[in-house]
Amino acid sequence: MEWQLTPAQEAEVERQLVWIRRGVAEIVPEQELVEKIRMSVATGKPLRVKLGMDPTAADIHLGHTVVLHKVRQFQELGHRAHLVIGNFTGRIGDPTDKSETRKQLSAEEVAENAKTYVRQVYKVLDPAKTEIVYNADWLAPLDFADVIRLASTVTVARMLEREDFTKRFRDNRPIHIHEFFYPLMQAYDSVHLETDVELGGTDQKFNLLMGRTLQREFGQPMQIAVMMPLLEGLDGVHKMSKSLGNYIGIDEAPNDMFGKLMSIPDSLLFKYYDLLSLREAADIERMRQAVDAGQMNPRDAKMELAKELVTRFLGEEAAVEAVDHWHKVFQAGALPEDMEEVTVPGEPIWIVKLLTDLGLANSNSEARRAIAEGSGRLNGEKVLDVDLQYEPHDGDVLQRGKRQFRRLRV
RNA sequence: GGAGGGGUACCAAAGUGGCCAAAUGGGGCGGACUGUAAAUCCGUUGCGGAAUGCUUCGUAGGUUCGAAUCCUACCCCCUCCA
Repeated sequence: MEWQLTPAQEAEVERQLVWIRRGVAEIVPEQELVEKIRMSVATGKPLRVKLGMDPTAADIHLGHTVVLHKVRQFQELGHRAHLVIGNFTGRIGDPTDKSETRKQLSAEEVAENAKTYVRQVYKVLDPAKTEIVYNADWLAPLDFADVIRLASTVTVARMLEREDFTKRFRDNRPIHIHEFFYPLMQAYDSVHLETDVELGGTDQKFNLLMGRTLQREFGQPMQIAVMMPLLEGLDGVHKMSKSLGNYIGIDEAPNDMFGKLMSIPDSLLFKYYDLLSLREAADIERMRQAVDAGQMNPRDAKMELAKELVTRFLGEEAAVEAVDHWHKVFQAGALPEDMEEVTVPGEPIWIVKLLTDLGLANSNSEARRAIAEGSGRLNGEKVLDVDLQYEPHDGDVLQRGKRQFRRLRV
């Protein structure tokens, strides 16, 4: 279908495309997106944009925000966003990128996680422009005949095209039937919401395309898949995820967020900039060149980024303090000012047990080892005596390694 | 339903009667060097106030002075056949 647009409308289409394309990894199929935008501009009808999130983990991290920011941009362009909370799908567990079956969550866990999600999502999305929906509302009422109908639209061979299924099948690892339903359910979300554009990470490609298949099956126009690159976590290798423990949560304490950002590998620095920073693209490019040319210490570029993100998520004041804290503690080697405080009895206690009790070690054996390795410190002094009986004084600082501190209160 | 292969620590993978709390690699933790980066090197990686102690090699029993290793039953995974 061709739309005759005025020059002003053509310009608007172009403006939107520039925004939408920024930072994306892939748009499938790109030409259809252009047509949809043209249609939207011509008719004044906003596109229906969908992002699904499974409340499998309770906290949103920077990895999630990449795609959330893209949703935000669509909102800013006047389109309509549906945030689908997968309170039904979450109970199945998306097998994407998992080497094995994911455990199924209870309804209570999912509900609890969803609540936290919504609150955190609003740090990125505009609450006024966000429509939050729960997929159990339409998935739960489906009866077995409906489910069979969904299942009959896809062949096993097609399902096995998905990379993780292929891999598991090849490696003789189990694939459960219910896992096949995950893509179908996600696709059905799009049918139900009559989605025009679905967002997701590149790892979601199969699921996003399944939405197209199913929409066609239901006689609807097919959605466009807009995929964002995956953000690697602190280890610099694996995608940021809670289960891998390499994530930066947007709800974290300012010092932690700042510190974690400072510790990302240099190789990731500009990817983080590209996907998370709101700076002008040209600005980032200039910095990249300065670092490459050796005119700028990567550390300083990293600090700029850390400052920007802490400011965005936790406020300017928090950011200023975090910078200050970082300088003192890590550059000057001082003790942090506000560390976790714990109240302990004033009687002598075995140092190993104290370390364990305060959560600085997982077991007495581990605490004992830590001390033997010379990573235990009391008020900055190395403690090497494993049998030390120590009488706590108010204000003493117990430390394990470079980063874990506890201030003792008697 | 039939035949065969397999289940070892966070992961991968050795070990097939004592020398095994279990090689090796990865990961984690800690240390050195730095910029809380990378690379590299070193230590450590079940519990235990530590003992010739306790628990751990899918689960439960059994044989044995002694079992991850042998036997029995069960559970689970995979392959081929139906």
